[in-house]
Amino acid sequence: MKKLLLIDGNSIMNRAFYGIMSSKILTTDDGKYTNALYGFLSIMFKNIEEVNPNYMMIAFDSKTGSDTRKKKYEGYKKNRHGMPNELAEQMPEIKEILKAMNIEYLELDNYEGDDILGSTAKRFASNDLEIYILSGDRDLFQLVEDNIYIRIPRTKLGKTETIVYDIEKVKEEYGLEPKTLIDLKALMGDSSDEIPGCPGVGPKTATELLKKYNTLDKLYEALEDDEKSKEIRPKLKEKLIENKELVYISKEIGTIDTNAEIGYSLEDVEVKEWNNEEVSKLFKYYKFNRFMVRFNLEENMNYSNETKAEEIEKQITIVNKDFKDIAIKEKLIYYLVTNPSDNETKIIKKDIEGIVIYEETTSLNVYIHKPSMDNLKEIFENENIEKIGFKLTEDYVLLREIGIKPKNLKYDIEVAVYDIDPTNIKHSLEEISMQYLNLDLSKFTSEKQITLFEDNSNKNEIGSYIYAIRKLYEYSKKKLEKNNSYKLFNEIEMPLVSALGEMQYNGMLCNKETLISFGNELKKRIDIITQEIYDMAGEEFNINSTQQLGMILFEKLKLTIIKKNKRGYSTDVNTLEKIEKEHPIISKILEYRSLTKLNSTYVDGLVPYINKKTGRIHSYFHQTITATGRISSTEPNLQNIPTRDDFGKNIKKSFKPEEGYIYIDADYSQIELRVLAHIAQDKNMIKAFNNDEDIHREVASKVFNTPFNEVTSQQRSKAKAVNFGIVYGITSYGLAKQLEITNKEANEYINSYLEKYDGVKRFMDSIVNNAKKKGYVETLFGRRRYIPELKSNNYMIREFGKRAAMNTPIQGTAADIMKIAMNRVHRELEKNKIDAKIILQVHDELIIEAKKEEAQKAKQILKTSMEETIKLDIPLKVELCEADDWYNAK
DNA sequence: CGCGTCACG
DNA sequence: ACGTACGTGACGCGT
Repeated sequence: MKKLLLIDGNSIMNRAFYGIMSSKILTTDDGKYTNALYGFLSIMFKNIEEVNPNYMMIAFDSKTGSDTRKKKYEGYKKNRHGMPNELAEQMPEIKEILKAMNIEYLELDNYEGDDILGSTAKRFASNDLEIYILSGDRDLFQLVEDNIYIRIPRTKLGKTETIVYDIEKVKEEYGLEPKTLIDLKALMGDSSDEIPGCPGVGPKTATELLKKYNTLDKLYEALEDDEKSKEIRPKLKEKLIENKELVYISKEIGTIDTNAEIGYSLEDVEVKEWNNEEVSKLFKYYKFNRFMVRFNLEENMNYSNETKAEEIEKQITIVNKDFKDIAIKEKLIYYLVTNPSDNETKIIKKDIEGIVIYEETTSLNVYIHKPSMDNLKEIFENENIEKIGFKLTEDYVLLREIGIKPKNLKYDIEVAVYDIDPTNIKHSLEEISMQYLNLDLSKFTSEKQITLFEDNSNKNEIGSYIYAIRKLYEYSKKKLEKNNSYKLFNEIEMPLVSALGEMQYNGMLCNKETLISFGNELKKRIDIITQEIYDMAGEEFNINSTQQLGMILFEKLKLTIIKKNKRGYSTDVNTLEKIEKEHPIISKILEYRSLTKLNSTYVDGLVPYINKKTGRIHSYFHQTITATGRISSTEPNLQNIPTRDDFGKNIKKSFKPEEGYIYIDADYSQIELRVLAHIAQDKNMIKAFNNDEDIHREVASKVFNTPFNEVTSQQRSKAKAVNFGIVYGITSYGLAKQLEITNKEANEYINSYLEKYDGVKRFMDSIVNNAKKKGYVETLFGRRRYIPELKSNNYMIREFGKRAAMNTPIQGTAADIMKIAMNRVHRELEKNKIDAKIILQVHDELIIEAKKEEAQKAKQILKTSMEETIKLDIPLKVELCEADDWYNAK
């Protein structure tokens, strides 16, 4: 059951103001009162905790709130003096705090807070929503019905507790139905609001009368009939009749208006994330330290770096001890001190100088140590010690290179911070410390290389880094838990750290001679073709310069200008292909482009990366770069080696396994569409995959209303483009461009698709709406991506946000699945002691290098690990291929 | 260092 | 009226 928590802002502020006033005066440094703010927040937090609402809204009285009622009865709240200044000045401030917390509040001209609460409650009341109204005002009891509750805070012995009123509780206390309380008040009046009621009638009499006659109307009806009203004392009867008008006016002004136009939907008041930075700023200013602690906001505190420097320096004790004297029990919070290595055969060109260890004691004891191999090996290979640090993949490779195989890499802060926000472009410890701890590490850093502990000159530098790691560990862990992302981090991401480290350490064997001889062939052909182009152009120019090329093609040769860009004429493949028939130079240029691309990126680009010692290419595999959860590869990028182009594919011939070994290439078939079918719960798509049908043909058959067996290859390839488009967050423009058809035609395809696959349509609509509400989307495994673009004022940016919202759960879930599979393959190969290792991942493809004799076992592990990663509503299918080189692995 | 181009999924 | 397909990385040019 969803829950809506409504708060009577003025009432709670009042209560907080007077409640805390007596005990303690709270002020800011510049003398502002904060007691009502503090009290309001205390009460609110307590109620949020107890109710755990999905939606929240705070109502405030407007300045003109009582005007409507004053018009009806001029005595209404006549003598009520406005709130004291000390309280009044806190009103705008509470609103500012609510804004920072992204909690909606509302003030409506000519309405009091009660009316907003009543109108909201009645408007959203349903069997699917429990509504809780928090107020100190018992007048609100008239709103109680099934699923509408009033929560009244009460201070008892310094502790606030909350009394919840439902229908039964109201009856128990008043002996009347909630609705009848309006009539009760009409009769007895209300001195605090100066509602007159009937003179001479108090609570007791009024209750008696209503118990007997049920409603005001029936009471007055009875008064006209002597028989029916014979039990009413004559004097009372007289007063009631005499004051009938006053009683009815009282009823009118005592009735909460439940028909105010509130102008927002339930979705608008969904509980959102706080803007922690803003909230921290405000809490710090108001000195709400208890809240800072309670919500772990210390890290966002904006106190000066100097304070931190002092704090850190005070805490650091540098202790030079041997490893054997350091008590490392379950946790190793550490960082490796490195300096650039001059050994160019190293996979990562850094040497370990020492290790800094944080020890949990009363002070910050930092142990700096130039360790021996034995020391490091003992600790890092100990399964029982959890390793906690920053950029552990790099540490893994560095240690692996000196003969240590790290175990139990438990917590990598870089990965944690990525899982909190994968679009965060800050990656260094310095940047992250600045962002999350407001700690400027550069203040501690000296220019010189770190020389360990001989003279303690790097004490503060070393101390500040490990301090930052310790603090970020704490902060990020809490944040992950709060986001429900800790499981993803702990069970998918952290095991992957060693798997990726191992991949980099293993590398891919690459035959330099094969590559260079292919390069020589390329260079020859490039020379020839360059000359041909010069001849046709009638002059020599830099073909690589799009500007010079543009001049030649469009000014000298006067070819048709198809497209322009910021810097002049567009000369990309699509554009050139359109004018290919106008001049023979075009096809030569296209050929030149593809040859030079191969040569510069894939021959000259790769050769320097072949390690002199291992003969392998040890790319980095980054776990913290992409917005969707995929991994990326650099130095060099092995994830974009040519495969589509028949000639370009030859590059892959240089990648061959070691003698006696073989490549096994495993490829997920249609993983993104399968993921889409599952998360969109689209019946037609699920059926197609369960029947193991050719999905593009299947879609073609539906989109073009053609029997499955009669689908033409053109229809199939169009459908394939539609499928791609759907995954990307389709637009008619994009599809039209891809297929070179009109926008209108593209639109027809799309509409036809979405009609047939209505589950997909529903998914796309709801994912965008959800993203707008929550500010983020999630994968099946809880990987979160914030999409602030959805709030942009710029149409283009907003539209991009929508497409990202549609694409990310699909691409991201597929990425998660692959990560789980990799962990499993890594684990199973090791567990079964199979001589095979993962050497490459290309998003939906995994390549292992296996001993020939063990290839069958390895194959089986690959297949089952990948296919049984997770049980979806459709099967995951993996295609396997064995080959002697990468070229043939398909 | 931004841009255009092109390689991959 | 707007002007886009999603996610990456490397190279070369030219400011």
